[in-house]
Amino acid sequence: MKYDFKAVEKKWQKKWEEGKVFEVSKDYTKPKFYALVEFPYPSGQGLHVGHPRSYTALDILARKRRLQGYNVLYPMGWDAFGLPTENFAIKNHIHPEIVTKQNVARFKSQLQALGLSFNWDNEINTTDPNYVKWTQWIFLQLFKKGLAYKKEMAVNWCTSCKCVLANEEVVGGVCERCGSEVIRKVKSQWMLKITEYAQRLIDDLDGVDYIERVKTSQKNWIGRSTGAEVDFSTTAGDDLKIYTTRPDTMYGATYMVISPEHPYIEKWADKLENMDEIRAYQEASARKSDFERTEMAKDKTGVMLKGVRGINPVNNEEIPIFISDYVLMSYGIGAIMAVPAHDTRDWEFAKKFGLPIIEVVKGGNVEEEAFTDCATGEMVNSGILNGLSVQEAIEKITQFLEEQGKGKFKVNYKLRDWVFSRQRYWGEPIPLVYCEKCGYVALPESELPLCLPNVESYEPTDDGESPLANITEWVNTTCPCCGAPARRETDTMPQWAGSSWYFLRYCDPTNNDALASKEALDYWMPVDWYNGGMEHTTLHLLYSRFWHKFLYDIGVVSTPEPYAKRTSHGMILGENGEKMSKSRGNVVNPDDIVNEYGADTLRLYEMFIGDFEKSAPWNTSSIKGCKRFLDRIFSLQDILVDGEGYSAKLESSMHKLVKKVSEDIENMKYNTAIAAMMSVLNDINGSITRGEYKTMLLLLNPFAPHMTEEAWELCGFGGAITDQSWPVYDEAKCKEAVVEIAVQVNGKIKARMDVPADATKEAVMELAAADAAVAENLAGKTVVKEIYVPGKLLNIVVR
RNA sequence: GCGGGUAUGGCGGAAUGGCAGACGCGCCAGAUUUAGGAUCUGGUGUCCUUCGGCGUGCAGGUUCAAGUCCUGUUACCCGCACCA
Repeated sequence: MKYDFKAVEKKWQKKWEEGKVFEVSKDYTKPKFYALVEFPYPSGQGLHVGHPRSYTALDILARKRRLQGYNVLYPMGWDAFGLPTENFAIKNHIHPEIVTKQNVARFKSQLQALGLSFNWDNEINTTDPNYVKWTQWIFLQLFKKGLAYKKEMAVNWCTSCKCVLANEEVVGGVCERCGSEVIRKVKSQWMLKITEYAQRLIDDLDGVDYIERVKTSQKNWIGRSTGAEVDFSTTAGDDLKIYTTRPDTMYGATYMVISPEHPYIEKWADKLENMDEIRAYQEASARKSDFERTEMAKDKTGVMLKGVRGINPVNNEEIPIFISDYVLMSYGIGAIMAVPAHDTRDWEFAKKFGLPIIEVVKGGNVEEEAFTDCATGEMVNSGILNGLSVQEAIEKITQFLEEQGKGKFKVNYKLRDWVFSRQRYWGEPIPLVYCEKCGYVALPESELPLCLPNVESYEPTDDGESPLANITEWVNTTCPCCGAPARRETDTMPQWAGSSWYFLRYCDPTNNDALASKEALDYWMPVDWYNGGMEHTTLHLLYSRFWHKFLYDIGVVSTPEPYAKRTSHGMILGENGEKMSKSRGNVVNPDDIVNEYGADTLRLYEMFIGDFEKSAPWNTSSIKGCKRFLDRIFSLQDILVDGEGYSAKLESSMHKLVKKVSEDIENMKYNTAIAAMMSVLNDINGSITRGEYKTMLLLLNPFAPHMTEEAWELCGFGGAITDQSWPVYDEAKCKEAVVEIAVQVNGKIKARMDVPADATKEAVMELAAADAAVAENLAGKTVVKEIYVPGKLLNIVVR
C-alpha cells in the first residue's frame, strides 16, 4: 500500500485541531508534565530548520507522557517585541503590530504543518495588551522593592544614525546598518538589581537538574571571587579602598592603580600637581569605544598622580598611585594594589613604567615574567608571612588587616546589574511617571496596561530618546501621587522582559486578575523539562531565574526555581558544515522539506541526524533513508497476520525494543532509538503479528504521529493512537536464551561461539577448548587466567 | 589569555572498561522495469594472494582487555575578554 503523506498529514492535523486532542485538562488531581521550548521571535523569514529540532524533541516527550497518562502542558507562543520588526516598520512604514500579526500567522501555520502537539488554547503573545499588563506589573513590583533604579550609563551611540544601538548592532566597532563609527555616550538608564540575587543564583543551581555545561556557564558568568577589601592610607589624608583576591601578596604591592573614572580624582583635584595630564588621559579613555579598549589591551597606558601617594598598611611604605584604563570602574571598587611579580597585567605595566618588582612567592623568575601560577608556593620577602603557604598567608593577613581595622574578607561578582532601558518604540513602555516634586512614581495598577501610542515615525529622535518622547500628548500627564503635571517615562523594556516570565502565563493565559491563578501555578510549576539553545544560558535563562526568585520572594510563585530540568540542543548547520545564514546561501527551508518528504520524515530526520546535544550538518540525501523507513513501516500492513501477542521469533526483540526506545527518549538519545527501530524492522521478514505491529506503531508514534495514526486506523486496531497506552516491557523477556560470545586468547579474538546465556565459566571454558582455533593457540602454553564476561566474551590468558 | 566543547570509514554517526564502525547516507553487484526513477536482495574500515596484520587526532601510561581511565600534546569550534 502506498503512503500519501500530503493527504494523510492534513487529515490528522485537522482531526487533532477539531477534536482538541492535545488540550490540557483542568483536573488538577492528575499527574502533570510541563514541557517547555523557547518560544520563537516571529521574524519575517519564517521558520528555520533549527526550530523543529527542539520542538520535535519535546513533542516526542509530550506525546509519550500523554500515552503514559499524564496531563501535559506543552504550550507555544510568540516573543514578538524586538528590533527586526521595528526596523521593518521604519523602512516600510507599516505598524509593527501588523507586521507581527502577519509573521505570527505564518509561523503558526508552519508549526501546525509539522504536527506538533502544542496546546494552542494556551497560546500567548508578549505584545498582547493583556500580556504587557503583567510584564509591567512585575516591573512595578521590582520598582517598589527598590530593585529597579536609574543610573548614568555609557551606551553605544551611532554618530551617523544619531541613535542608541544595542550591543548586537555594533559589529567590529561600527554601526551594523550604516558602517559609521560608534562611540560611548553617557545616558541615564533603568537598571535591575540582578546582582542582589547573585549568590542565590549560584547556590540554587545545586537543586536543579541542568546539563553541566549550563551550570558551569552560569557560574562563570556570575563570576564569584573571594578576597579582601583593604584600606590604603594616602598622603592626602583619606583612605583608598582596594579589592584583591590575593591579600597574601600585599608585601609585593609596589604601586596602586585607580580607574580613570574614580571619584577620588575630583576629590584630590587641588592636591594633584599634574591635573592637566590626568584630565587629558581621562578624556582619551572616555572617548575609546569598547572595541578600541580591547584592541589596545596589550599596550598598557597610564598616568602617575603627582602629589598623592598611597601607604601600604602591612609595611607602611609609600608607593605611587596611577590612573590607567586597565582598571575598570565597573568591577570591584575601581582601585587595585599592583603586585607586578604575580600578576601579568601589573607586570607589563611595571616593566613599561620602570616600577620595582618584588617576589613574594617563591618558584618563578619574576624578572622574566609574572609568576601567577603560584597557589602552592612559599611566601618570601613578606614580613610576618614568610615561610607560610599561600593559603595560610591569605588567612593570616586577612585576620591581621581586620585586627588593624584596615580590611576585611570580601566576595565579589563579575555579574553586573541588568540595563533595562531601550530608547525604542516596539517594546513594553516602562510604567512610570516623573514628577518634579515626587520623583519617579509608579502608575497605579488600574492604569495597566500602559499601551504604546500610535506614532507616525518609529525612528528614535535626534538626541537618542525613544520615538515616544515626541508624542507630547502621551508624554504629558499628571502625577498619580500629587496630581501635578508630570511626564511619562519614554524608555521601553528590552526584549528579555516578556520572556522572563512567559512560562508562568502559559499556566493560565487568560487571567485578568493575576499573572496566573495561584492554583494553576501551584499545579503546573515548576516547568518539568525546558529545552533551549546554549546561546540563552547567560541571558534569558539567568534573567528568568532572577525574576522568578523575585516573584517567589513576594509570594507570587511557590517554587524558588522556575525550571526543574534544562537541556540543550545542538545547532543544525548548513550542508557545508557552516552556520546556516542567508549570506552563506546554505539555508534550508522546512516548508520545502515538508512538501517533498512530509512532516513525519522531517521530524524523524531531525531526530536521527545525530547526538541531540551536538551540532550536526544538514544532509538532504540522508533524509531519503528516513522516508524509506517510514514507507516500509507503513507497508508492514501488507504482511500482517493474526495474533495479539508477539511471535516466538520476535518476542525478546520486541521487549528489548520497548525498553530501548522508552529509555532513549528519556535520555534524549533519539538517534539511537530510531536506529533500534530500524534494526528490528530489518529483522522482520515474511510476516508480523498484529500485536507486534501495534507495538511498533506506538513506539514510533511520537516521532511520526501522522503515518502511525493512519496505519493504526487502516488496520482497524480501534480508536486513535492518542487514546492508547505507552507499551510496557518485561525485563525477564529481554534476555536471549543463547548468546554469541567472543573467545580471546591473550586479548586476541580467535573464535566466536553460541553458548547458553546462563552457562557457567567452566562450561564455556570447556566449549572453547574444544574449538580448533582456540586449541591451537593454547597448545603447549600454561593458562594463567580466565576472564569470562557473561554474554560478551571469554579471555584466556596464557604464557 | 580565561572558560566550555569536539576529534571514530567516503559522509552523518553507534559503542555500562569487554567482539570498534550499530543505524542511515553514499558506493558496488544482482533482481524488477521499454528506459530512467522508485523498489527489493546481497556486499562495502584498511593492508596482504592466503594465514593474518593494522586501525578511534598525536605521544606515553594503567589493565587480562582502552575510542572509553590516567599523564602530556596538537588541531578545530563556541562563549567571554585588562574581572584585580
